[in-house]
Amino acid sequence: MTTDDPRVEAVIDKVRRAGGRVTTARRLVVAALVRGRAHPTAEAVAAFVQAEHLEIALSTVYRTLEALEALGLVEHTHLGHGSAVYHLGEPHQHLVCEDCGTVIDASAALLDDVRARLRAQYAFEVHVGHFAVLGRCGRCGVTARRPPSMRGDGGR
Amino acid sequence: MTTDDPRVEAVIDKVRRAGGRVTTARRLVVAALVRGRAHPTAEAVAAFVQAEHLEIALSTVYRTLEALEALGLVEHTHLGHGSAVYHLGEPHQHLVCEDCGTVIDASAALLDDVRARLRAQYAFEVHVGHFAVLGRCGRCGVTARRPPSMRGDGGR
DNA sequence: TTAGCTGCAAAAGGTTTGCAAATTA
DNA sequence: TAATTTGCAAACCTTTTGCAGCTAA
Repeated sequence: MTTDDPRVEAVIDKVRRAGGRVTTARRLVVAALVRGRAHPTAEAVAAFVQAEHLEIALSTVYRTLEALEALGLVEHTHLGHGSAVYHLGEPHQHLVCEDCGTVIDASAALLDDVRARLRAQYAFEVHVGHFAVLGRCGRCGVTARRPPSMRGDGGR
Repeated sequence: MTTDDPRVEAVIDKVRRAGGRVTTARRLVVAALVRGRAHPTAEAVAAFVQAEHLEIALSTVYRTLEALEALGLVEHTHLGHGSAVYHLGEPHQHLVCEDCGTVIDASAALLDDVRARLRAQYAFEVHVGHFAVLGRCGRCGVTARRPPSMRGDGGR
């Protein structure tokens, strides 16, 4: 069984070459990352996978993502609270709007300045991409913020 | 009841002025943040609090931290996987070593360059401090890394 | 044939919530 | 007195794990 997707097969080939077994579940997990929606959680990957094979378990998805990550083919990122999200390929920087949840993909080069400073000052090597940069996007920035209060619903 | 700690009382005064009630639990939570160890998790705050008053519940600690955060007196940060950590006062940037877990506190100014670029390019306003910068500290950097493999324990 | 994968179910954190009783202002 | 806060226990959500059966190589 193969998919007709060369991007999927390219990743699968690396799995095979690393001594991993090629299974339907693994091909579908990769397909979810290649063709599914951007920034999927494990749950979202499972939904994609299960659309084709309902019997594939969420735990298999987690284990497959973990295996792909160990090979350096996949990275996971935390976009704030809630589930981690997974993506293939080059590390890059995620910008997340805390108001509307929009995710912007920015280049890893964005942090070159910070990276150089941390290396010089603390001998610290930044691992780009494993953390998101949170903030407020342009669209939400125009909206006024309610001042905090301790009454009622706790100010939220 | 007061503590003898003016830093605690300063925070507590703000709670009172915001219309919040001042309780023993709240004072102890603030004291944990002022006098306890750096980067405490909710669990660690509870341990500090319960050293004085064993009956104070973990859920009260969470709710107090949430209330303090709503007032802008406390921030929480994710240093990677696992529990969030809490701190009083000025937002700053945390650097976390993924190998040994060491946390370095860096100035928020570290990100000024990134901040300016994101504002110009995406109209994105960075919320400093809510995310950690992960990487590898100088001490761990000298250690060699094992190459990934898909065999056995998954290369970890 | 035999590691390596998988499905299922249960466990394991970390955090939140419902509710009645206690407490603050 | 009235509204907020608290303790307790249970619920929740995401991720991990144990294990027996299945399967790719």
